[in-house]
Amino acid sequence: MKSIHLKEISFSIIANIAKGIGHPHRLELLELVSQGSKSVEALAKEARMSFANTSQHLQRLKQLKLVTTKRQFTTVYYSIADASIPLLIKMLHQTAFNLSADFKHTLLAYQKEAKVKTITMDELASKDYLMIDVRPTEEYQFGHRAEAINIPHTKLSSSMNKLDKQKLIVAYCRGELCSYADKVVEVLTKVGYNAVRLKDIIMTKSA
Amino acid sequence: MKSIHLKEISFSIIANIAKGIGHPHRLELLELVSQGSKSVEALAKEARMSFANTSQHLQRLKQLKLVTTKRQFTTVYYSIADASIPLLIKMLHQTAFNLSADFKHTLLAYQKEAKVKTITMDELASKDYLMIDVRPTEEYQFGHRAEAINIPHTKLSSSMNKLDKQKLIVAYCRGELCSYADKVVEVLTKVGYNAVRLKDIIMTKSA
DNA sequence: TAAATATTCAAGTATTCAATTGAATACTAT
DNA sequence: ATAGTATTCAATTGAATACTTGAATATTTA
Repeated sequence: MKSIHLKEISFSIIANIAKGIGHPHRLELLELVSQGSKSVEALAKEARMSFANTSQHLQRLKQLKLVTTKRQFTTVYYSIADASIPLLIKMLHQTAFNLSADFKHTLLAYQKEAKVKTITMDELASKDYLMIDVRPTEEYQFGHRAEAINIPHTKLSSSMNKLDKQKLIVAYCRGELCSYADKVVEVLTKVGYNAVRLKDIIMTKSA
Repeated sequence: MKSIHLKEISFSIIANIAKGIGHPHRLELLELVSQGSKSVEALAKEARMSFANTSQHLQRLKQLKLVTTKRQFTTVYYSIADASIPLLIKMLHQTAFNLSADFKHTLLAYQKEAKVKTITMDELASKDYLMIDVRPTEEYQFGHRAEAINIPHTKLSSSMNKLDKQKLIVAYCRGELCSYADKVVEVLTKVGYNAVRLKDIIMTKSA
């Protein structure tokens, strides 16, 4: 095989993967399934896309082998196909942030407007804190930071009494575009907790 | 600003970056300018694309701020716009390799057929070797591994007498799809050198 | 001002992509 | 066999993309 042939085949395949994530809907769907197996219905609802459209995009992701499926009776569960995909997407976020003044500005403006303090893992190093994962419990079970407890944002009201007001509460969710943590921090701050949002999220599979 | 709005804007911007690299020609052009500033003519020639097409794709990359330009008289030099881009592309290669049996098989089959031994940095740890960068000198000057000397593949014949036959010669070029290192290793092996190709390439800017 | 060199732009054509609508399929329970 | 639930497929329409051809532009030199 000539090397020019290898190059052409390879670039074609690699570019096709990039093209596959080159649509906002598919990117969002991939980020959602990175957090755990989900049904088409759940994905459509979470991403606020029409059912047929969601299914179409999922077929495209499946064709590219970015996702895998598992049917349980009538329900098909979609999962991330490879551990490198979330890393790829994270890198994509980083590059977009570096390149796009619009994106950077929009993100920073939103954070300022939301009046939610953020903190990095480095900044946390010398502090005493409680870390809470505000995603749905299935996503927590799929993988979470070892030190985090799960308080789904939908159950904040009934769970917040468990929290120590003397401690710094650090909330995280799916990624920088997920607003659950913002909402939780806002509510907790209002009732007197010292709450912040974790800035950089590095998800690990639970042991 | 509503969080749903932020999400939509953000995914749109991020996905657009992915779409920008979602074409084999643009991906190749980006990999080439990652190795140093290049003119349109040089890029068209290296990538074997028509001039007009090359320019069109470069305009697209420029529009997405993936590349920057600098005009010197009549010649426009294209450069990589951000250090995260080569890392993103490398991650993309990795994901494609993991997902695509075709890609993996094609790459491994080519390497087997080329009869070129490869070696990793880890495997080199305990060995005595000479590392050679076989890219054009401008690319070497732009950035290279600190321990490498530059022997452009086009100047192998006149330079190989400088090499010690007692030492292991480790060649590298632009990335896994660049065949210059394969050719150099083939030639050196034929005339009695102990030559291999470096498997994983991690480029650093020269200090 | 004109020529040379390098590059970009514009338009046409063909192809691919995305969303919607509606039909078809897969599976279980009755 | 039929109904219910969930999902996928197919076709259409309109938008977006890619390549080619040829014109236009940018810059320097003479």
